[in-house]
Amino acid sequence: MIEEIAKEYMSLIPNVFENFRELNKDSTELTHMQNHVIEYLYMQNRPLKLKEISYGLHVAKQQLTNVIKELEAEGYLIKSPDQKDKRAVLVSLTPKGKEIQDRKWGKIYQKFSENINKLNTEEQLDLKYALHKVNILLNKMRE
Amino acid sequence: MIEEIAKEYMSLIPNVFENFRELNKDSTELTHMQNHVIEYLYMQNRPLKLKEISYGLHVAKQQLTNVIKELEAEGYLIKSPDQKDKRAVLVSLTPKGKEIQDRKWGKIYQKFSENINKLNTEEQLDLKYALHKVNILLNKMRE
DNA sequence: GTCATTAGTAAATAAAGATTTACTAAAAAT
DNA sequence: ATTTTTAGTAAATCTTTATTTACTAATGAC
Repeated sequence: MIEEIAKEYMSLIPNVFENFRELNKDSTELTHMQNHVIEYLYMQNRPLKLKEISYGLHVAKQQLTNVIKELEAEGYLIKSPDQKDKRAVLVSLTPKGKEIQDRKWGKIYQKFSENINKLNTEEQLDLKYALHKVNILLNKMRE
Repeated sequence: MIEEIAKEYMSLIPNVFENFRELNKDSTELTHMQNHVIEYLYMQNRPLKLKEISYGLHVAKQQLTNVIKELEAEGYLIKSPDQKDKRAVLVSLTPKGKEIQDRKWGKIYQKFSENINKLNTEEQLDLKYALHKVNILLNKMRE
């Protein structure tokens, strides 16, 4: 049983992944690493310490110092001191930083919405409930 | 209606994505680009022309020449002439190349299987059918 | 058959990413 | 109170990735 579920989950991955590769295709204004940082901040949706980014992205903190300095200089994010830990710095996206991600996710949204017309109404309804169920259960699994 | 489905789909992405980031965490033997190439060949599961990889990965073909030469030299893939187009070269994974991916996907599988115990039997069944449905419908949408 | 296009290669250069070592200052442990 | 850890910064170095230009040989269009 578990084996079957795991297999279904794994077939899901390439599908989602394909969409994601498109996402960063033509971002000329930022480097990959800058993109990753912004993406991560966007997904986590809260101010992060440099260390948390380092951990989440599997990138050395020394590397981030510069990346983040650049991003700050160009107005994509701001740093503010952490009140709880005076060694730490909290990084969060500015509207400009958020907007870049909004645009990218907008593209996924748009592409998806176009393709959904290949399904008939009944299938669309099925998809909606199936996706909803999957989301709920996957989130429960992560807790 | 379409809006609701798209939103559900988009909440799915970060979840799947998180797993994927782990995937390439500690691959010290290969560079990122080498990893991407092998990953792509593995997912497509057929011999690919250099140009197809270039297109699929959004990477200039000039870059791939070297990356692929390296990978070939180290035994991860082989090149063979395309019979239909004598300019082209078909690239495919060797067992050594496949194995590297098998190992990585094995980790996802394992991690997923562990977490699935957080769901009770009924939820597991629900997840199985929901995932199955989602896969079928998303594939239909891609056609 | 000629000419433009396409697949791949090659080499040089520039830019970005990764690693190492070392430092400061706050926090946590003893 | 002293020592050890931890968060972040800094600079040097090395590796990888990206870009530009140019070339060969097969293909496709005319």
